[in-house]
Amino acid sequence: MNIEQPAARAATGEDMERIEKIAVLYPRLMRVMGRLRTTLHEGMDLTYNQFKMLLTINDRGSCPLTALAAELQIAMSSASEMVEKLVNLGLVRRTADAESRRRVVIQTTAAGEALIVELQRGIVDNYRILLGRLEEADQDRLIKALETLVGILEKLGGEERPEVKEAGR
Amino acid sequence: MNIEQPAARAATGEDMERIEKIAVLYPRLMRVMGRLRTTLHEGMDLTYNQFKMLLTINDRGSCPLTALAAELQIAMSSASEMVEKLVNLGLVRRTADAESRRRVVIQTTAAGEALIVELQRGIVDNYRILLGRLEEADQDRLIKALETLVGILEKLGGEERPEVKEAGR
DNA sequence: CCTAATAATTAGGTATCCGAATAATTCTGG
DNA sequence: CCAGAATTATTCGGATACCTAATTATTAGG
Repeated sequence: MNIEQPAARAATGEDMERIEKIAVLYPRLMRVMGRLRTTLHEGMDLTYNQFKMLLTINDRGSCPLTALAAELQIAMSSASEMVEKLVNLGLVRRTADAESRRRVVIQTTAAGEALIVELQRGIVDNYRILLGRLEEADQDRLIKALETLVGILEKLGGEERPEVKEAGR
Repeated sequence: MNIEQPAARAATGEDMERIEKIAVLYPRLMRVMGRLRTTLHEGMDLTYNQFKMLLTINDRGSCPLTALAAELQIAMSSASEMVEKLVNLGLVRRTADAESRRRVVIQTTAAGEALIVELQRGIVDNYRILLGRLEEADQDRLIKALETLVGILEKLGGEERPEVKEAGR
């Protein structure tokens, strides 16, 4: 969990404010993660966002549009358009909600589910290839670092942000 | 309105294979980082991508379009369009290269540099606010994890990928 | 020179996104 | 009960950010 840091040479390191370190590291992480993402999803027929939407619909089982928009943090109109696309691709089905006719129920079709399975397999394969380029020790350090980071960042940027309203900016 | 959790994203226990753990953690990290990004850059006049482009130009000092496109890993045409926008905003200058007239030299204007300074300050302030929400111990763990992760991932996704050939998508 | 290759731009297209306007439906307070 | 408010979804116009292909300059190589 810890990176060896001899107290002696820590001068620059320790002196640097936390905030500075983060300001340097965060963009670098964003950058490299973005690149890895394209690697991971390469060869996919769906765009990354379409895949995300499809996955979300599948996870929910069945849901109204509102839920999707909230979950993905996009405008209803955007969600509607994306669903429309997935419907045209035959991956998703829209039906009227029995409870309330102004709501639609959105769910994956069999084809959609099959595609998810297939794409997931491809993604996992890509993860495996990438991971395989690392030594075992690095693999473990990577996982630990990921766990730590996700744990801490999710406290900050949480699953769903509550009312950010007018944060005074 | 029951959201049935299929236990998919449940645990990252000891028994899980590395690959599985990563397959779960990576998307979660992508997700939360995306959200934090919008928080960090909120209130900015430039879009995130415009800012990235401006920063890149500034870092380079002065460079041809080709270099920008390569650095940002986008098509020349996209780079050209974005530069055009920044020029219109008065943040960037395009001049003919003395060496070769088919090349253009791109550099930030004084206004561009001033804006960078201003925006950077805002971003750092936002980092500070976010970081302030964490306990000291978590702040340190966060930094260590970031350092580890960046170190390892940059081995994988490298600063600049050589010849990916089949990258476009 | 005339053709290759290089550098940049323009044109046409797609995918996301947004906010505002619209439409349909349900809820609610008299 | 019913008019207006609220909810849910869609459509529309507009912007950004990409891409590929075509076009325009310019330079380099035979």
